[in-house]
Amino acid sequence: MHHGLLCGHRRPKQPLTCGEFTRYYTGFESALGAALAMNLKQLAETLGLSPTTVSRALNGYPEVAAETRKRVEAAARQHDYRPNIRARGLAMGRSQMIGHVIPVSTRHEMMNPVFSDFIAGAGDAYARAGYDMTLSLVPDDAEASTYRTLANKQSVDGIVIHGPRSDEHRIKLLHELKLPFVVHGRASAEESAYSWVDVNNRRAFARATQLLLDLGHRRIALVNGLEVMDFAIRRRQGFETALADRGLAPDPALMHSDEMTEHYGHDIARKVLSLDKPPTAFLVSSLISAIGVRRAVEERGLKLGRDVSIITHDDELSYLGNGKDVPIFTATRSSVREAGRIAADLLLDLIADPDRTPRHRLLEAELTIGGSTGPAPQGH
Amino acid sequence: MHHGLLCGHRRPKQPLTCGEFTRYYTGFESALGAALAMNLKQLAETLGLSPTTVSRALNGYPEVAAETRKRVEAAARQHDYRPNIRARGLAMGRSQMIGHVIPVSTRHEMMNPVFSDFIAGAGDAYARAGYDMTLSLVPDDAEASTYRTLANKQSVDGIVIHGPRSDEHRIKLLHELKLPFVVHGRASAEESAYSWVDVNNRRAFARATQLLLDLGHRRIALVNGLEVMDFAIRRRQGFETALADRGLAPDPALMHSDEMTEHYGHDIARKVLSLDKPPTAFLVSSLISAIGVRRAVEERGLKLGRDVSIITHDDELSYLGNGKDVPIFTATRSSVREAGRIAADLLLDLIADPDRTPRHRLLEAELTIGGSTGPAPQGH
DNA sequence: TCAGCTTCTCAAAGCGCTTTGGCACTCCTT
DNA sequence: AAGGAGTGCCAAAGCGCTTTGAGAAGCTGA
Repeated sequence: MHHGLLCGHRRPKQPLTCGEFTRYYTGFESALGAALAMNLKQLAETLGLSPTTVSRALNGYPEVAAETRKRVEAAARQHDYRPNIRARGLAMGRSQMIGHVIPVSTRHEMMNPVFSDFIAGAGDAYARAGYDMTLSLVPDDAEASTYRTLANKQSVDGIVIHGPRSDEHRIKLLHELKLPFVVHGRASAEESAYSWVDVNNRRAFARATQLLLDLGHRRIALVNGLEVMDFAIRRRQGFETALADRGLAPDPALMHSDEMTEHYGHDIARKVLSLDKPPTAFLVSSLISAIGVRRAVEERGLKLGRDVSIITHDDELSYLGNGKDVPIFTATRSSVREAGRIAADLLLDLIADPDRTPRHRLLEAELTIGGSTGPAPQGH
Repeated sequence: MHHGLLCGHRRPKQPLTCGEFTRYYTGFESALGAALAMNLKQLAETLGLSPTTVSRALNGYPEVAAETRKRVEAAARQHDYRPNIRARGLAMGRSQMIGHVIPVSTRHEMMNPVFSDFIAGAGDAYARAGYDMTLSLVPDDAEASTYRTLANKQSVDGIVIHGPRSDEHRIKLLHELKLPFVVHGRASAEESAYSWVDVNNRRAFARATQLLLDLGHRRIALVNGLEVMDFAIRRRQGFETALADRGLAPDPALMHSDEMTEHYGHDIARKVLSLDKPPTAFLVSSLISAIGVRRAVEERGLKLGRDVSIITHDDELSYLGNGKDVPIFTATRSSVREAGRIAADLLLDLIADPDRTPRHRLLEAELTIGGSTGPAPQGH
């Protein structure tokens, strides 16, 4: 006769994971006294059991009597026992950690504001799976050595790469290092298969451009991100194709590329608005830069949505909501937090089965109409 | 006769750290082939030495012949050897990791945008000291169990606490857990000694208020952060004291408190501007909310710095620069990145010597004049 | 020449966990 | 009654490193 816990297997050397068996360690309430960290051996002694049995009991292995398991769990709860993570990792050959590698712009010591929301999404998924998260901030000109180190120290079971450029050599390197990874974004120049999560930047910007064209705009300024970044290149391609589809050529004087600060948006908008033939619309790569563009527009006494239209990409950052009922800006919208969640799930799957073929998710951005767009002003 | 490397000690059982001896592992260039992780034993075999000797050679212990050390270092470099971080940590009883505990607002799934720049500052210091960084995102209503877990798993050598509330019980808990920690901010209600880094929020907001009063403003709206947070309470106190010093009483209708989104700033500003007696000035707790306030001001056709003045706190986030030459907003300014750096240094010191008395740094905010302030309009 | 230092190297223990391989015991089955 | 199949527990090995304690080899001075 089986225990219910056995899930019908006959002495499998696997921990129980079927059905509703929740891993012991997930979220138990702490004890009263804050006794300092107790280890397995001590806990076993307390119980008059061997460390082996205690370990098995807590990890859900079947070869433990139901009653013993209960006793062990109670004692563990009482002492708030947690296995030492390094010892556990060493014994099991994995770290239960995911590394995020965040490039930091050396030019401006700039942190991409997007990453914090991405992390928030991913962190959720990790926590649920019992993983922790480490961050490596690396200068964006950093040598491959960062990745080698990460791999050779064996400090993480997998990594997420942020901010891929179009000529991304990190991907090849990570393949060589046999470290599971997922890219947030893509690398156009990379031909091998790898897992990624990305927004359909090209289509999003093509659709936004089409909308502006439909509204009668002919001179559209592109306020793009740094065009060494893959996403920025794709956005430009979307912009250019949409123009080309209507037989229009982009005006280089209206196309700009830099790190997406508020300041940058303001600067560029000022500059192009004082051209002989100023644009009637802006296509902007980030809400933050769009705010800068708006500032410049209003400084000139122009009215948003009437004199000048703006469409921006909106990553749905938690602290930067684009209006409540009616969006401030007409925007191509895609939640970066959701992207984080997806990336995490992809990576966890990949770690569970490193030989599975790479997967990817291409997220379509919504194009939502807000107050920043309107028909092109007449008389141009 | 000594080797130069010996630094004059006689067989100390300490690694060499005197003078210019740079730890071996810091930043060496990687080898050509991406051979997969090699371990100490293998490296030792390659060299015909024992693991002991190789370990000592790489860690700068003196009892290794100079030539042997060179051979070992060369081989390590060639194979890009890195000690397995978990094994090392287990053997040495520490993890070389710092944990950052970031509260995530359960109400709005809100990530504080400040933390990414803080992390960037701290990460720098950690990297230099050979530490890694882990993030725990915890719901802001989370039980103490998060901290217990962190301590009992022994996954970090120290932690940084973000977003303290005024009634902060995490501090007492961490004391009990004997885990070195530094708080970014303070907890007014906490009486024990602990290490912290904070901006002088009270004085900053008092000074800002005084400036507005000097400019003739009498009705000043306070657009504050959530007043369960310690920093927000202090800012309000600064505001209120400055008013009281001039014999003025704050108008509750003008004082608001919430999470500091753009949207919130806009909402509140709209609301108070349509009061019977609207304010002529705003004191705002974050640049992001100030942008929302500005939007509302301009929507009403009012001019910033003439009809309405704004002073905001500015954390100097990298992507949100407050203008270039002339700041957009008059602001109380303090770099959160710098705060991160300082917090990291304090924590590292504390870890090196856990018995040292707690230290703290109170950073004064600059009050910089920008374009958003001017004399109160006449005729009120 | 031999004790007494240094100088260099190593074997072995130990960090706290998981996991292998067994052992003793009970319960069927024939 | 004997053999086989579970069942419940444990001793011991091993993860990859650091560190202790000790030993071999080479040198010095009496």
